[in-house]
Amino acid sequence: MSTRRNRASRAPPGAPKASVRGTDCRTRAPPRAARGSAGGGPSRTFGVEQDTRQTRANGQDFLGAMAPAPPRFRGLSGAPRIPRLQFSGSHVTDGIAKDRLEKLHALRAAGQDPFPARVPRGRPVDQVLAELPTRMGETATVAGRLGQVRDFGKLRFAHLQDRTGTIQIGFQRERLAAFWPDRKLLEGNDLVSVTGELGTTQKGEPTLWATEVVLAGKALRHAPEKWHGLQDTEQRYRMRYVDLFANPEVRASFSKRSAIVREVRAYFDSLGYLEVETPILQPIFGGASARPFRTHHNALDMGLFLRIAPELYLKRLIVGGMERVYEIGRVFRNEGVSTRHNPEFTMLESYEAWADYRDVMARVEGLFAHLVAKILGGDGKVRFREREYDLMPPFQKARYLDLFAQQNPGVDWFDHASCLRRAKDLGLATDGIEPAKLANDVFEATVEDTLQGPVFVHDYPVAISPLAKRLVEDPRVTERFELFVAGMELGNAFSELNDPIDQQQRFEEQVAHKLANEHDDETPGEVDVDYVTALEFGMPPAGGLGIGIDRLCMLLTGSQSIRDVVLFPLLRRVDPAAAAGDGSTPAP
RNA sequence: GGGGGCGUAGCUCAGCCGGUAGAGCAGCGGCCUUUUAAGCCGUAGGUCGCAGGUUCGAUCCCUGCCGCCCUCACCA
Repeated sequence: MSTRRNRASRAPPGAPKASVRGTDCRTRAPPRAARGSAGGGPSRTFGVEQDTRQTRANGQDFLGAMAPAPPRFRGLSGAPRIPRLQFSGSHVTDGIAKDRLEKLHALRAAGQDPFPARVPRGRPVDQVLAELPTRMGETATVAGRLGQVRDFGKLRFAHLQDRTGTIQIGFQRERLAAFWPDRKLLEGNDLVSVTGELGTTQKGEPTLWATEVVLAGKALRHAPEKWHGLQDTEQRYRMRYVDLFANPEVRASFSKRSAIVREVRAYFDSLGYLEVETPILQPIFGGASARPFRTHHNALDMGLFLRIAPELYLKRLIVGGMERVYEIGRVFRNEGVSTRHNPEFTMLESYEAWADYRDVMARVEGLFAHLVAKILGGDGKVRFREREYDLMPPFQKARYLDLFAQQNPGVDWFDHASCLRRAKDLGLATDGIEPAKLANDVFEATVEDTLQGPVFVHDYPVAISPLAKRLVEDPRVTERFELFVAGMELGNAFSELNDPIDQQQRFEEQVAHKLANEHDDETPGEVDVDYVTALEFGMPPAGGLGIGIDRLCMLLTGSQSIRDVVLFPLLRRVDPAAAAGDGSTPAP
C-alpha cells in the first residue's frame, strides 16, 4: 500500500457531485431487454467520463450520452487517505476488511454513493438464462451479489447470484473502458446491477458481457471461502444471513420449508377450514404439558404466559360454530434444546367438528398425500438419517397396547408391579414416578425406536391422555393416535373431550396435583374456568390434531437437526465485549 | 443438568515428543482476452476462545470459565 501515491486527476471541487443516469442518458440508451430501474433514481455508473464516447458497446455509444462529465475516480490511487471508521465499542469489527473500507472511502471521495437507494434491478437470472439462447446479442440487466471475481488479463469474470440463480458476468476492457480503471473498487461479495449483452464464452457458458456496472451495495466483509462455504455450525446459526448466501443448499431448504407451510395451508383451505390466529399471550396456559415462558403486561399489570399450545382457544372456536379451524403458529416451551427441540417452534393445530380421531387420521393421510404430490413430486420416498422412508399413505396402524405387549411380553401395562420390574430390568429411573408415567416410560424405552413408520400408534391409555375421549369398547384407553416417523413423534390427535363436568374434574385434579408437587411447574396453577364455561355452552364432537411443522420440515428436507429448518435458532448470547476480545467481560 | 468432542488468519484447515505459528481461498502489487475451485510471481495478514497454573519457555500439559456440536435426561 506504499506505492499508491501517484495523483490521479480527480474532479474539481465544483464539479457535479456525481454522474446521474438521468433522462438524457436514458433516452439514448438502447432498448433494454429488462425493465430499467425504478424511475430514474440517482444510481451512479462506474467511472463514466468523457472518453466513453469512443466506447463501442454493441455498436452503440450509449455511455457517451452522459453529460456533463461526472467526477472521475481512479481506484485507490486517487483517493485521499481517510481515517479508519470508528465503530462504537459494542460493534465487532473483527470481520471488517480494511481494504474494503478503503475502497468504500475511495468511492465516496470520488462522489460515488456506495449505497444508492436504487439501481436498475433488471430481471430474474433464471429468466434471463432461459431466454439467452434465443436472444443472443440483446441487452439485459440483472442485479445480485457478485461471487468470486476471476481476473484473466484484460478480462474479468464473476458470477452474479440472485434469488433465482447464477449467471456469469464477463467484463471486457473494450466494452467497459470507463469502468475498467476502477474495476478493483468492485469485488467479490459486492451487490451490483449489471447491464450487458447476452452471449456465451468460447466454451459455451451463458454470459452477460457487461456494458454498464452499477454498485448497489458495498460489502465490507469478505465472503466465506468459495469452495467450502461457511462450515462452522455456530457461525452458520449466528450469522444465518451469511449461511444463506454462501450455501445454496441452505437456501433451498428454507425455500422448501416455505413451500411445505404453503401446501399445508392449501390442503386445509381446500377442505373448508378457516385459518385463525389465537392469543400467544395467555393469562392461563394449557393444552399441553410443558413449562411455559412468563412475561408481564405493564399497562394492565398482569402476569402472562407465552402459549405452550393454541388448543384451548381453538376449541372455543369450535364451540362458537366455526366448525373447521386451523392455526399455524409459534408456541413456546421453556425446556431444553436438542436436535429435535427449539424453545420456540411452529405448530399446526386443526379442529374439526363432527369428526372423531378416525376422521382425523384420514385427514393426516390426505395431508401427506398432498405433500408428497406437491413437495416430493409424486414419489413419497425420502431419505432421513441414513434411511429411506415412504411417506405415501396409507400408513401402518398399530394399537399402543399391542406394541407394548410385543416388546414387553408378560408385562401388564396396567399392573404397576410388573411394569416396575420391567423398568428396573431396562435400567430406567423408577423413584417417585407415577405408575402411568412409568408404564409409558417402558413403552418409550422399548417401542419408540422401533417406530420407523410412518405408523399411527393409536388407542392410548386414559392415564396418559387427559384431553381425549374414552373408547366405548375399551374404557381403559382413549380415542387418540400419534404419528411416528423415524422414531420421531410428528403428530398427536384425538377425539376431543367435550364433557364440561369431566373437563372441570380433570383440571381440578391437575391443580391439586400441582399443589402437592411444588416442583411441578408444568401445570397451570388454576382451572381455566372460561374454557369450561365454553364447553358448558356445548361443543360438538370434534377431532383435533397437532403437527410439529419443524419436524415435518426436517423429514421432508432430510435435515438432521431442527436448527437446520429454523432460520434463527435460539443460541446462548455471546457477550459483545468478550466477542471483541477486549478481556473486559463483566462478572456474572 | 450429566457424559463425550471442538474453538488456530476474514473463510476452510494443518501444526509431531512443550522451543512464541503454516497452507489454500479471500486481500494487496504484478503477468495473462474466454476464465469458471483459473494459473504464475511477489506481498501482507494472528491476543492460537478467555483467565489462571506448571515450566527457563505453553497453541501444545493442568485447572476454571465462555461458546458451539453430539449424546442422555425433559419434551413435540
